[in-house]
Amino acid sequence: MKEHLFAGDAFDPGCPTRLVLDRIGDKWTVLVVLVLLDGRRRFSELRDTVGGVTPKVLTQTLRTMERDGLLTREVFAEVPPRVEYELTGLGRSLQVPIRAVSDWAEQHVHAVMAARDRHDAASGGDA
Amino acid sequence: MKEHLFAGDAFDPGCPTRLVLDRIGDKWTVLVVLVLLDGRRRFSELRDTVGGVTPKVLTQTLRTMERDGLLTREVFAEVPPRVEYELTGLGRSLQVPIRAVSDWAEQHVHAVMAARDRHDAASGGDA
DNA sequence: AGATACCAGTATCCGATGGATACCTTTGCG
DNA sequence: CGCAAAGGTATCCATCGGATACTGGTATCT
Repeated sequence: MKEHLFAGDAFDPGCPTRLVLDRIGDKWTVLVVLVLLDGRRRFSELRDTVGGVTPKVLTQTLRTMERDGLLTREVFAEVPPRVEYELTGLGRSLQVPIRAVSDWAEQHVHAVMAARDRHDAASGGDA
Repeated sequence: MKEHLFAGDAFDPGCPTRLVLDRIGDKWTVLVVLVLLDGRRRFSELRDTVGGVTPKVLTQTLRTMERDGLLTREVFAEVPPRVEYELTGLGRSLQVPIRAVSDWAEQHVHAVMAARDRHDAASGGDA
């Protein structure tokens, strides 16, 4: 009776939960949310804040997030153009899981890196 | 002084937190953890439980997780071969963030799907 | 004896995807 | 005139994920 079993059917591909997991597991999506939690931002601000993202990928990410109802895109008919992105309530609610993940990452980065170094030393260390 | 700012430097590529984020944001990693939280499993059990994973990718995932200290791999020199995987303490600690993410996904799947449908109806609905 | 199955992967091939770079648009300004 | 600004596209390439087939050693089935 799976009292509090989570992700019960997440193992089934095609399960909506899987789709959503894939989305919010996306690297850039997470980072974009982190930026936008601080308030609305324009495209170039996002691009500059999130290190290493290319415009194409950022556009794709933003479009998908908009499609999924995580943020809104507002275009100002000016020159030069201005476009602002802002999280919706749904997008803001991502704060909780993302924060959990970020916290874990920061707390355990050292352990992971240490394990990685140990492994490297044991296998490819002499190459 | 970023009092409680999370992911402060996660925007910097090359930041270890980013590396870890990428890892645990990985679809298969998450699902493998979910299975192994229930106890040690052998390769074929994982492959069968996690829907849609191919052996190659599963192997890659497991190898990386082992390298990162998330699980242990135990080989039994038998015929036919037997290999068992088990989460380490570090791996088990992933339960917390993963659970947060899974919970979000299950709670908001409907909202996301609805937004997606709305979007599809508005743009590609007539194609 | 020979074929077969078992398990945990590899090997190989292919298409999708991510990423780097260059380019486009409009219009105000020097 | 022509360059700069902003928000993307267009193009190309590398990498990766995924599908399928195959391996190896033994024990058992026929």
